[in-house]
Amino acid sequence: MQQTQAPVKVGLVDDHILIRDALANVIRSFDEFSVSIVADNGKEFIDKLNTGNMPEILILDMNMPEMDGHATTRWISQNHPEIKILVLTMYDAESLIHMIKGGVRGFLKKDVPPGELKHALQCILENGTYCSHTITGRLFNLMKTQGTKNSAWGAIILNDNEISFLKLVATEMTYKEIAQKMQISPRTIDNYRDALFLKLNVKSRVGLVMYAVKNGVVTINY
Amino acid sequence: MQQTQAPVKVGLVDDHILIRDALANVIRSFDEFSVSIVADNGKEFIDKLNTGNMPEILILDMNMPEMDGHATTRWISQNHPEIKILVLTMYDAESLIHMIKGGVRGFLKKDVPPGELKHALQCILENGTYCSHTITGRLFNLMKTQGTKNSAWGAIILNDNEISFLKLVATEMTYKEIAQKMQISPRTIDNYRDALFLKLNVKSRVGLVMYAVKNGVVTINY
DNA sequence: GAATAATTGGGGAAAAAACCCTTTTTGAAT
DNA sequence: ATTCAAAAAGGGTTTTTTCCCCAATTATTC
Repeated sequence: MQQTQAPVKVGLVDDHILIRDALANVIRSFDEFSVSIVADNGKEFIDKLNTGNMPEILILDMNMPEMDGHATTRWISQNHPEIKILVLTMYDAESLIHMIKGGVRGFLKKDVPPGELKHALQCILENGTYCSHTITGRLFNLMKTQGTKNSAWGAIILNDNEISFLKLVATEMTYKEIAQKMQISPRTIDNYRDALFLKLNVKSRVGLVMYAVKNGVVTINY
Repeated sequence: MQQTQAPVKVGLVDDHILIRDALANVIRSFDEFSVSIVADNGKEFIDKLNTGNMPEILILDMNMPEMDGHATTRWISQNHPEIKILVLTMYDAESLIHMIKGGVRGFLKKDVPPGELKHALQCILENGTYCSHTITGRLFNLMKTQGTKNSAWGAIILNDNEISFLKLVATEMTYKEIAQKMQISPRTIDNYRDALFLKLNVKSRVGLVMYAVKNGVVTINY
């Protein structure tokens, strides 16, 4: 059975020109897929979005300036939940679960070979999800090791307060100053911190900082 | 005057297949340059190196597994100092000076457009060095702001003690535990810390951790 | 509406981190 | 050998962090 339908439109959002163009070229070389939008960041993507170029699959970089991957994911799952999001990521850490909850359908490592890229796109179309072997492995490992520790099935889910707190933890502010900035009592900060110590299995502020860095809660601007 | 000589051989060391192939294709499109070696990491590069494919310019990624950019730089400037090293980097931070001291001739950001890549290669050949405008700016800024504060002309140079201390600072060990591990008195740890506070212009342990992360003193394993 | 759970806040204490200033040790230079 | 400077180590203090246990205030559920 030959593929005679119109190609599936794919969107690309990544601020690295080189990676983006390389991906675009690879995708354009597949008969079944075409590239309908290319953007530097989430904001630009949303601006360019219209009924003509609405992609069925969106390949999205997570760490971008302007409007980052998480914000973009949130916007898309609210406004266009039919778009299937495939995340371009170097992180195969716990934040995966956050992303899945946020509507992400799959993960690609940036050094994906063309063959697997095609496979990923097809999986997303057919099954609705895609996961590379390496990342599938991590996910299983996560479910296994985290076990029944917190929340539903052990995944580490941070709420908005904890995330904005974590961002501030990775600065030189004292907890008192963080409390002022967050407009809450220093005691509540204590509670946030202690809850995170438990959740993230760390014992000190440095542990929180390293978690935040490793999981992209704070972005490192080189 | 036409360019009729043999093309200048360029080596490529980067563990991201996509970026590496994209760069290779771009370089191959330039008449004056050819790609003579492509490798995943420093070790592979050294293994592949022979008199036939000896590159004049090496484009090198700094953060790789196996043998990373710094180790590779060191090996090259000892064994083949004639090879001009162009670093592919996202860091435009102070660690630049370390790299320059290590023999690096220039810096490229990963999202370099093809035109500038060509320009960079030509600059390296003609002047021996290359620096993108953005990074040149950072360097000037660095020299200006750091002024006459430390060392020769203000560059932040960390000695071995400070580097191994910084690595431990980014763990959940207390200073007392760090002192034990480093086999020195806790007071000396105080001295190290206070010296780094001054040098790096930070006020707390979190500041040290963030510096270590941003400058690759500690490596984040995703 | 009452019971229950989660979030927010408080007092106080022990440990760690940060900041003083001073002394000893070490290493390099003349 | 002596001098000089840097590195290492100490004593003591203040601030911050961490860790208790407990009370008030919201949400949630029955």
